[in-house]
Amino acid sequence: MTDVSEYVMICVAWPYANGPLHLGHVAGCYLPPDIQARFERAKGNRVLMVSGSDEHGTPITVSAELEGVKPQDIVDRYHKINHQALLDLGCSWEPKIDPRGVEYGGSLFNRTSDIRHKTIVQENFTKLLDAGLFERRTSQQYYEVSSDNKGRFLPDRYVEGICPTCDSDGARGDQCDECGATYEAIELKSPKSKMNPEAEIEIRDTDHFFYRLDLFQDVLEQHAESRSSVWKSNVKAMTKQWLDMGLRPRAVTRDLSWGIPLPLEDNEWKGKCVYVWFEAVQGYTTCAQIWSESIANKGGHPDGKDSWKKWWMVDKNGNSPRHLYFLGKDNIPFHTVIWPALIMGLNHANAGKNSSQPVELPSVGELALETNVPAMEYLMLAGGQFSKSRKHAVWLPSFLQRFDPDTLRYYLSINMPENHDTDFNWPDFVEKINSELIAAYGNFVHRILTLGARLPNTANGPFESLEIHSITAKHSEKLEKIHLEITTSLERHRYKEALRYVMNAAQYGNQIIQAATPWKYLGDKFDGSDAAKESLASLAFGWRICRYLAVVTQPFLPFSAQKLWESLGQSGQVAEKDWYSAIDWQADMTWKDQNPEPLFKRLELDEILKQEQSLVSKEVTDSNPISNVKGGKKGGKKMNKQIEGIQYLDFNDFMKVELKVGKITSVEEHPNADKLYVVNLDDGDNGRVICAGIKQYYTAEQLTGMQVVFVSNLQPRPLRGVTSEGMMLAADDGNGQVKLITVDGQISTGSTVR
RNA sequence: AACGAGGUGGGGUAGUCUGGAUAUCCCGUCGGGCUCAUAACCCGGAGAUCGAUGGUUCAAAUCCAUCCCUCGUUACCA
Repeated sequence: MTDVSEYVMICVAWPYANGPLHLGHVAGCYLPPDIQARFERAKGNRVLMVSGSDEHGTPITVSAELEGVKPQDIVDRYHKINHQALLDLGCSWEPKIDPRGVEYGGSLFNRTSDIRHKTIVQENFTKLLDAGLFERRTSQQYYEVSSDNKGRFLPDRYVEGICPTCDSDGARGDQCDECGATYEAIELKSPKSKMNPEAEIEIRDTDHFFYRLDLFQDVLEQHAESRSSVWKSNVKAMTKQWLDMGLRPRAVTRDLSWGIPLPLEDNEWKGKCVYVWFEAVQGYTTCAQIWSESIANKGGHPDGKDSWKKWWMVDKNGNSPRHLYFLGKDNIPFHTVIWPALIMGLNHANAGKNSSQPVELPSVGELALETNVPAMEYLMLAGGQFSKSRKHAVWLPSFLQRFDPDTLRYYLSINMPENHDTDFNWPDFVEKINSELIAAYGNFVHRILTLGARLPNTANGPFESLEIHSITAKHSEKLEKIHLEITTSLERHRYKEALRYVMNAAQYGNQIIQAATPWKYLGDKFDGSDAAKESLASLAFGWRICRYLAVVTQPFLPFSAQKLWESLGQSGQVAEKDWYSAIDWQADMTWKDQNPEPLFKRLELDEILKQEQSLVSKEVTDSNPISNVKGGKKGGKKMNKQIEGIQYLDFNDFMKVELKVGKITSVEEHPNADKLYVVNLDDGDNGRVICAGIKQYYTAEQLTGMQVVFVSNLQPRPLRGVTSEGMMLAADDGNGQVKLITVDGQISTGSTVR
C-alpha cells in the first residue's frame, strides 16, 4: 500500500432515462470510469464514484406522451434497465461501501427524482438567488392555449410556422431550413404547435432566472489555464472556444411540467421548473451527500453525514481531492465551464458574498473543482455486412445476454475512442477477442494451468519446489518494467495503451514458456539434469506471471481475473488485492487441484452474424431504439405504432386529394441536397417539377420513363432551393425498402386516379 | 450545406499536443520452429517517399499555410 491514500472522486455522466444504453455510451463514459475506479482502489486510494439516471426534462414527457404512459413509468423502467446493465457489465456500483471499509469510500448510482436530490437542488437555488447570482429577465414565448386549462409554453423546437425572411412554410422555432435565416421565435408567421397543430397559439410573457455566468469569465480562464498541462487537447480546445466567445447569463428555469419546481411561493412561479442542465450536474454533489447520509453514516464513517466533504472540500492544507469526470465529448464545456461556475457560485454564496464581490477559485473548506476530464470521442456503430444502408445500434442489455461481459470490456478498452472516433463492428470484435484476448492471454494462462496439472502435486501446489529465483530474475525485472508502464498509462488515462502493455506481459509469458520447453521434462521425462530444473523453474515462474496478470487485468476484466485468481488457488477477491502485489515475487504459491478450464470461449463469427441479423431486424420492429443521448432525436420509424388509436380522415377531406398518373421524362441531381432528385414529370399538361427523396433507392436511369402516381394539387413548396410541385407516391416498409407506386399497364399521362 | 473527426505498408491502427535519428501493434502474407496449449504459441522476411503542395528548421508523420479526399452528426425525403 502506498502510505498516503488520496481521496479520489469519480464522477460519471448521468445517463438520460428515456432509453437503454448502447455500446457507444459504454465506451464513452461508463467503462473508463470503472477501470479507473478499480485501479485507484487497488492502489489504495479512497474512491467515491457517483452517477445516476437523469430523469427530468421535456424529452421524457414527450416519450411518455407517445407511449401513453406517465413520465414516472418511463424513468422507472429505464433506470432499472440501465442500472442492471451496468452491474452486469461489471461496473462497480455495488457494493455501495468499499469492502476495505467505509472510510475508503464506495459508490452510488442514484437518480435525479430522488427527493433528497430535489431538496438540495432547491436549497442551492435559493442560496444562489440570495447571493444575487441570478438575474431575472422577461422574454416572450409561444403558449399553446387549451380549453381545459391545460395550456403550456412551447419550447422553440416544438413550434413551426412560416419563415419571416423567405416566406417558406415549415420553418422551425428559431431557424429556417429553407433560407438558413435565424430569428427570434416570435417573429415566425402563423406559428403552430408541432405536437398539436390544431391548437391555438399565442405569445405570452414569461419570466425566468438567468445564472450570471459572465461574472465567472476571469476566474474560469484562470482555472482552464491551471489545468492546461493535464487536460487533453480536445478538452482544452472546446473550453477555450467557449471562453473566447465570452460567457453570458444562462437560463436556469423553464416553463416545464416534469422537473424540480422552483422553491418560491409566489403564484407567478407556478408551472416553472429548474432547467434540467442546472439540476442534473448538481447530481455529482447531491449524490455524494446522499451517499454520505444514507450509506456512510449508517456504515459507521467517522465523519458521519459530513463524510462527503472528504471527497469534495479543499482540506485545511489547501489540498484538493482529485476529481475525475467521465463524459462524452459533447458534454465537455458543461463540465469545464458551466459546472465549475456553479461550484464557485455556491462557494461564493456559502461565504456570504454577493454579486458585487469578485468570485474566486476555491480555497480551504470550499468545494473543489475538477482535476481532469478525460472525455472520450465517439464509438461509431458501423453497419458492416448486415446493414450498410441504415445504421443500427447495439444495445448493452441485449449484448450482455449473449456475451461474456469481459469480452466487451476488452474490445471496448483496446478500441477505446480516446483520441478519435472508432468503429464497432462484429468481424473486428471477433478477431480481437479470438486472436488477442484468447490466443495471447487466455491461452497462456491455460497453458500454465494444464502443464501444472501434469506435474506431481505437493502441499502448496506443483510449482513451489521448482522455483529458482536466480534463473527467473531477469523475467521479474522485465515484468516490473511492464508493470510500471501499465501504471503510468492508467495514471494518464490512456486505457488503450495500458491494456496493450498488459497483453505484452502475457506475450512475454508465452515467450518464456516457448524458450523453456517444459513439456520435454514432464513426468517420466524428468531426468534431474540442470536443463530440466531450469526449464521447470521457468514453468513455475509462469504461475507468478498468471498471478501478476490476474492483478493487472482486474480493472479491465474483473470477471476473468477473479476466475483466474481462484484457479491459481488464491483466496479472496482479486479486486481487493494491492496493485503492487502483482510484482511481489515472494507471494506464497498456492494451487487449486482441478481440471483447468479455459477462461474464455472462442467466438464464431458466422454464428454471431446470423444471430445479429435477427437481432437487428427484431429491434427495429419491436423495440424502442430511442437514442438516450441528451438532446438526441428519436428515429422516425417507431413513431408509427406509438400513435395512440387511429386518426380518422374525413371522407370529404380525402376527396380533396387529386391523384394523377404521370410519366418521368428526365431526372436531375438536386444542386443542394444529398437525398433529393429533381424529377421532370409529364403530367399530361404542361409538365411539372417534383423534388423526390428517393435518391438512395433509385438511379436516374431506373426512374426515367416510369409511370407513377402523384398528388397534383399539393401546395408547391421550395425544397432547398428548387420548388416542388407535387408528390410522387411510394411504399416504404420502414426497413429501408422504398418502391414507387406505378400503374398496371399503359395509360395516358394525366389520367385521374380514383 | 453547416458543424465535427480523420487520411500512416493489403485491411485495421499507435505515435502528432511536448519535432530528433531502425515509424508501433493486431490481422493478412511468405519462410522457419514447436507440438504443452482453445486451428492455439515462438522466431524471421517482404511490404509505407506517414493524403497533396509549399513553408519554418541542422532535423517534420509531428509545427504553419493552402488544397484534395473520406467518414460522422444535422438538414432536405411534400
